Amino acid sequence: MLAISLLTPPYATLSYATPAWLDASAWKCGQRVIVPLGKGGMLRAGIVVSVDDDSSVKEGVVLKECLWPAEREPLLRPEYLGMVKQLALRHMVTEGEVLGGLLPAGLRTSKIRLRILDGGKPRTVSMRDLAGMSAEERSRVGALWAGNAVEILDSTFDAEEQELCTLLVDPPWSVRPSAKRQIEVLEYLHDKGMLSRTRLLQELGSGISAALNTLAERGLVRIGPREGGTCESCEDESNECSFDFGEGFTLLPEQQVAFDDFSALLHDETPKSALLYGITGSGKTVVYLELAAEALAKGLSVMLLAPEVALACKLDSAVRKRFPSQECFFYNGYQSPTEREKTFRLLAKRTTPCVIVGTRSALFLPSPRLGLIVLDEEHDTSFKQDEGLVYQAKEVAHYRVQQSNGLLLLGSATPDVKTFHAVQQQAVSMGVMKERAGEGKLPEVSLLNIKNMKRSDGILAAECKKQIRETVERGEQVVILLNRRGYAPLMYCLDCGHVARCPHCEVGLTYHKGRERLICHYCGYSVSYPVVCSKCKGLHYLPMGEGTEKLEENLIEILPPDTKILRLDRDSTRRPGKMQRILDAFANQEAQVLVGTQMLSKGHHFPNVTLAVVADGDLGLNLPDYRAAERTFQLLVQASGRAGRGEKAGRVLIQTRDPGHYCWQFVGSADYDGFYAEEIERRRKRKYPPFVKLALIRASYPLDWNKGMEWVETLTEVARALGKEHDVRVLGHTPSPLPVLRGRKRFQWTLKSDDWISIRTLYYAMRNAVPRGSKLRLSLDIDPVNML
DNA sequence: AGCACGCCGACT
DNA sequence: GTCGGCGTGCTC
Repeated sequence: MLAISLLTPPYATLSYATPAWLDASAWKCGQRVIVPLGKGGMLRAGIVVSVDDDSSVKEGVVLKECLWPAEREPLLRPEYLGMVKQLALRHMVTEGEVLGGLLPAGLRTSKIRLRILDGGKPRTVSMRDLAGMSAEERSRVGALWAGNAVEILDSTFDAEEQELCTLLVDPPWSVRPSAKRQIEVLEYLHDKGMLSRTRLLQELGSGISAALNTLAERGLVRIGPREGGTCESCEDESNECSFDFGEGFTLLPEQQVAFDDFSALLHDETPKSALLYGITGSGKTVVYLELAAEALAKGLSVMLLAPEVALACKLDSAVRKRFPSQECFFYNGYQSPTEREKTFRLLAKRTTPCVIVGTRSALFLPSPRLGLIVLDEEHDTSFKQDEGLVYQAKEVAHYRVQQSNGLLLLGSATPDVKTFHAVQQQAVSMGVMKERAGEGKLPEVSLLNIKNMKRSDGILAAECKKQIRETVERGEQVVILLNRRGYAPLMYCLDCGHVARCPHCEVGLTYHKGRERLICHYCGYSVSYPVVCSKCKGLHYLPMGEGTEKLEENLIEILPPDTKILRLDRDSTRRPGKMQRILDAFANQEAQVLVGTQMLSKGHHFPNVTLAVVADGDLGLNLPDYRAAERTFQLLVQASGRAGRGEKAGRVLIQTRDPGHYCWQFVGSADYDGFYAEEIERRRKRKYPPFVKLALIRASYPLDWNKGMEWVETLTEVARALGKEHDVRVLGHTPSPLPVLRGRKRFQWTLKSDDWISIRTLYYAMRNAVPRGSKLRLSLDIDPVNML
C-alpha cells in the first residue's frame, strides 16, 4: 500500500491501495499521483512518500485505490523528501503542508489529462473520465500506459498564460470616478501584479468582465501573453557592479585570503558553514563567483541566493558573465507559475551540475549534487518566510549542504548577531574583508538631533534640507531613506478628531495622494478618498506625519526647480521591472534625489551619491522586538554604504530624537564588532537568543466570536502548567502588537527555553487542547524575525 | 478546502 | 409534513 501526502487541503498523509489496472512497479517514492478523496470522489494530487507503507490504518477504514500517476519518473528524489520531512517535524505541520507550500502551483493540481495513442486517432482522457471508467476499461488504458502508448498532458494553464492581464499605467488613472468596476480592477492589478484573466474574473466576480475589456481598449491594461524575455527586471543591466567580470579575477589580497580559506572548506568532504564578513563595497561577489568556479570544476552544483529580486538579478548577470557557457537557472517568487514549474521540472530531471540563482524560494529547487550554497546579505530578514509555510532559509540551506557534504557560505557587512555568535563559538568559520575594493572610502556619519522639532516643521530639519540642496547644486546625488510609504500615515478628522482606521485591522489608514485612497498597509483594504468620517460624518481630514510620497512633494519646494526626484517604495515598484527601471534611471543620473523605504538600502551601487539621509533613524528602534537595535544598526549601516561609492567622499546624515541610544555610537563608524560586543552582552544578561531558544505562539479568532477570549485563557493555563514541568518560560498571553488583523483578534505567547523540543511539546499540547475545526487558529513561529 | 450530515425554523 | 438554513466533522 502507498502512503501519499496530499498537496491541497486537508494536506494529510493517507494510505491508498495499489490498483489492479497498473503494475505495482508503476508507483515510486517521490512521484506525483492523483487520488480520489471523500464520498464525492473528488480528485487530489499527492506525493508518494512510501511505497510499502505498513502503517496501521484506523479500524473500519476501507482503502481506496490510487487512481493514476501524474508522471512516469518521480519528481522528487529521496533526499528531497528527507528535507520535507525535517521541515514538517521542525515546524509541526504535515508533510503535505510543506509540499503544498513549496511546489509551484501547476505541480499541485489534479487537473491533468492523458493522451492515448492506440493505433487510430489519439484520444484525450481527463482524470475524472478515468475515475468514471469501468475496471476493464481502466485496465486497457493501464496496458497501453505500460507499453508507453499513453502520454501526460499538463497544459491546463497554458491557456491562462495567453490571457495575462498587465497593468500598463501607474496611478493616478484617468478613469471617471464613477467607474467603480474599472477602479476596482486597476487597484487589484496594482496590488497583485500580473494576473490571468480567469483568475481576475474568479477573484473579483465575472461582473467586472466588461470593465476589464474597456480598460484594455483604452490601453490601461494589456491582455495577452507575457512580453519579451524571461526576467523583465533583468532586461537592463546598466546598474550592475562596475567590476569587469570575465574569465576569472585577480583577487585583492584580502579576497585571496578569504577565498583560500573557503576553498579549503569546499574541498574538505564534510559539510561546513562559513561567514564572509566584508564591509559594504569590499567585493564579496567576486569571492562567491570564484568559489562557484571551484565547485563547478569539482562537478558540483551551486546556489546563489539574495534577499530580494533586484539583487538576485544582479547576481544572475554577474554569474552569466563569469560563466558564459555554464547553464544557469534563475528563479524567484514573482515569476509566473508556468515559468517556475518549468525550472522546477528541468532541475528535477537534471544530473549534470549547474548554477541556480534566485531569492529564498529558489532554495527548494531540486538540484543535482549541491557543493555550495551562498546566502548574500545573510542578515536580511527576508530570508525567513513567516506567512504560509514558515521556514528560515539559512536553516534549510544548512540542512541541504549537510546532505551533500557541501559548503554553506553566508555573506554580510553586518552579520546576524546569531551568526556572529556561532563564529565566536567556532561552529562557523569566518573570512574578513575590511577594505573597499574600489576607490571609494567609507562615508563620514553625523547625527542630527530632531527632538525639539515641531510637527508643523515637516520631517526634515533645516540643516538637513540645506545639505540636500547644496549636494544637488554641486551636481551630486542624494538618497533619502524614510521607512514609511504613502503620503500621511494618519488622517485626523478635522471636525471631531477621529482617526480613520481599517475596519479589519484597527490600524490607522495611510493616505496615498497619488491614488486618492486610504489604504491599510497590513491587509490591503482601501477606500477612495475623501471618505465620510465614521463618527461625525465629516469630510475634512488633517494628514498627520509624513510618508515617502509627501516627502517627495515637500522636497520639490525646497530644491532648485529643475531637480528631478525619484521615489522607490512598494507603491512605485509594483509593476514588474519598475524597480529596476527606477534604480537604473537613478544610476544614470536622470534624477538627483532618490526617496525610498528600506528597499533602497540594499546593496545597490550609485557612484555619484555623496549624501545619504536617514529621515527617521528611531523608527524601528522602539519596536517591541529584542532585535530592534540589531535591525536598526544593520539598516543604517547598509544605508550609509550607499554614499561615497565613487571617487568623491560621502556623507551620511541621520536624524534622531534619541541621540543617546547605544546603537548610534557604532553606526557612526560602521563599527560592527563594537556593536556586536555590546549587543551580545545585553542579550546574555536579558536571556535572549542566541542564549535561549525563543518562539512565538500566535492565536487568532474572528472578531465576532465571543468564546475566543475563554479559549485563549484556557490555553494560557495549559501553557503555564506544562511550562513549569518542562522548564519553559511562558510570557503571555498578550495582545499581539497588531491586536486585530484581517478581521481577526490576535494574541500571542512568547516561549523561552533551552531546547526546541520542550517548546514543541508545549505547542503540541496547546494545539490538542483546541477542538479540531475550531474558529481559533494557532501557529508556531520558531525564532521569529518579526514579533508582529 | 469541499462536501456530507444533521438539527432547528418558515413555508406549502 | 417538507424544504433549506448553515454549524460541525471527515476525508485512507
